[in-house]
Amino acid sequence: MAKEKRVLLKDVADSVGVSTTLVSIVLNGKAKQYRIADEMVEKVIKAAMEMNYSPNLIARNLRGGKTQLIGLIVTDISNPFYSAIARIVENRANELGYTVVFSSSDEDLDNTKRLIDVLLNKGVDGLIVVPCDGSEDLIKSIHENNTPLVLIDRNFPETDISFSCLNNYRATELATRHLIEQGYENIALVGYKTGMNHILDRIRGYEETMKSAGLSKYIQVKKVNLLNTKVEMSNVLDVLINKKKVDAVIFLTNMLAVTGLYCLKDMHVRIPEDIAMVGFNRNDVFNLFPSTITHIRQPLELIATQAVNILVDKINHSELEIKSMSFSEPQLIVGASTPNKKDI
Amino acid sequence: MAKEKRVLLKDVADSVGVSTTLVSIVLNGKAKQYRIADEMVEKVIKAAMEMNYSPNLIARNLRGGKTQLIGLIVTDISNPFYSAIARIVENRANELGYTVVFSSSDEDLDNTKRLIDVLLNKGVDGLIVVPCDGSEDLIKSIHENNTPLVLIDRNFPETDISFSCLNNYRATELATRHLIEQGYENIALVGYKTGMNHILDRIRGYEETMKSAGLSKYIQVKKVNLLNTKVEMSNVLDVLINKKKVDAVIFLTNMLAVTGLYCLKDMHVRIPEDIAMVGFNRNDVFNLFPSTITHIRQPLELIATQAVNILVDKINHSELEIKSMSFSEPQLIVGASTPNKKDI
DNA sequence: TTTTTTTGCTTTATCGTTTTAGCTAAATAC
DNA sequence: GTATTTAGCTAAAACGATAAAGCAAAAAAA
Repeated sequence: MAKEKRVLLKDVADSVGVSTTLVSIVLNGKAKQYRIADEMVEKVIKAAMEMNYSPNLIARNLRGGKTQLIGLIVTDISNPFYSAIARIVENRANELGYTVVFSSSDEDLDNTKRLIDVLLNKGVDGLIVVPCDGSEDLIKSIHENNTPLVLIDRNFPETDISFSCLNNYRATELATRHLIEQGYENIALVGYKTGMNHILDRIRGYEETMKSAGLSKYIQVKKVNLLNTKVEMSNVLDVLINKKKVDAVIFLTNMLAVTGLYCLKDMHVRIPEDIAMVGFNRNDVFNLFPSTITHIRQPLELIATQAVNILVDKINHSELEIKSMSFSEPQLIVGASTPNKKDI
Repeated sequence: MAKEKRVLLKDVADSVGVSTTLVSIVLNGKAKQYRIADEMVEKVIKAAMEMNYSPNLIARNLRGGKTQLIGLIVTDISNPFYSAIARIVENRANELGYTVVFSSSDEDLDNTKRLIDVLLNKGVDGLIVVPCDGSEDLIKSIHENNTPLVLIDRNFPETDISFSCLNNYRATELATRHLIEQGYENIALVGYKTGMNHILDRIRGYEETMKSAGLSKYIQVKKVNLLNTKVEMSNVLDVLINKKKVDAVIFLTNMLAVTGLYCLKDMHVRIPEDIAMVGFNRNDVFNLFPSTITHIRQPLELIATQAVNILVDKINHSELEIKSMSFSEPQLIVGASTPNKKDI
């Protein structure tokens, strides 16, 4: 099977009997600007269509310096949260004529550095990055190098790097307020150890809402380790439930909520009879569990679409150094895990 | 912050005071072949390192070289099964010096066609594809065009296109035999409508195992539609349980199993008291449900790694037209959803 | 000493586009 | 009737690398 030769600009040009330049001009819609005769434009377009010509992007990109490639660095593409984002990024990018290259950093700084290097080397036109703990300087240096860059899910508020993420403060504010309104008071929070802003904001949202409701004395923020999550979670929950006698728990991520559910099940703690809970992000688990789980929903569609929009805008106007900030509003999905306390 | 200009071959050449050709030769490890002096080789390499040179892949590719880019087309990257595969593909590809570009076909032929076109246009060195229903001719034409290509998860047995997938026949054979050994007889199967080989093989595995156990009369294959799954699933399960009085159900995909669980929960059908079930692939849900679910585990790591290995081999030896077939063996994970029938 | 071979490098062409500058013939102005 | 403008197109350069062919100087052979 011989490799079918691709139809080149030259082939179209030869078939019409004109120069490649003319064909290029016509197909790029610059006929008017170069005052090409109307009949000629028609002839060329017809020939190109008939021969099924499509430009070699590599050649085009070599000339123009653009690849129409977007690099997406998440912490782990196999994490459903990030694969959902990836899908939306892909869709929006395709709409805008881009293709997505992805990589997983595993929350590791060195990996992130290496991956960014590789992607820039491949000539991506811009990057969408979920930055990991400690990557602020690295990300800043990339940004200062004028590489179009947008952070997603997490951000560095002290820098002028554009981002698209959840209004994290509002998320836990919503969750905490809901619990308080349902009559809970001894409400604890389970997060994980990190200096990243998205988690800190969520913690602030909880703390400040508790304070302003006069529940300061109940504020309890527990942080589990991301590695040994299951064991640590068991210990934390044991303390919260058996020693601190908490009413309700808010889990700061989907993974923490799911792990929490596993542990509670093992501990034979019933939801909501023994404890109320609020999770983060949707998960099949939340609906299958004996009682559906109240949770914070992130508008992924909006977050991811905005990230691409901002990035492509940056790519097309690299001369402007604008910081775009997109905070998407969270939604509280009320399930059976947070009934009014007097109904239990 | 001015954009740092990329270091070009010419820059390195100028700094050493030689031609670009020489630098290219040296950096491509062809110094011996072109009998370049050893000291010169050293000087050039040192300069390239110091200047942090890395070749422009677009230019290299245009010249006929390679992009070190692999295209991955799955049906939906946000499907956890495929995002898990994507992650492993990414890891293995990175190990071999490749970067992955991904796209989702949504099980649609036209999308697949378009995506393949786009990816080839971007100059990917090869493709890993989850083919959709009806894509055989398209895929064959790509293959015959000498584009390195490997199918994953599904395959076309009648063609000489390489693939890496599960031994699907064995999967349902395992599941069916397990149920029979546990004392079940009236065992039904729920799949979905498709002409794709992986599902047909799974159906065959079930049917033939039932036959050889003398249970032909119980063979029941139900097919739900992929679009209106939930409603159809409810109807199908209603018929199977209330009319056909089945003992056990095997669900042919993860999605079907999860949907099945939702429906059974809504119908207040208990597992395993009212019906036994076997699912496909791991899912958080399987462990959180009141009783853990027996399921077929696919060795994703192996399947995905093999796909990359085969592809890269093809890329490096495009002159050889070898059909590589990798069937990975399924594993049966026994949970509480299939107890011995006399123990219920 | 002269010719041949080998060494070590460079020049030039090429990949398929886009862009810049330029060229010819017709139309208009003077 | 000559000069200038305009319309309609083309030739050539460029993007950054690689591959083929070529060429001078040094070394070896005659």
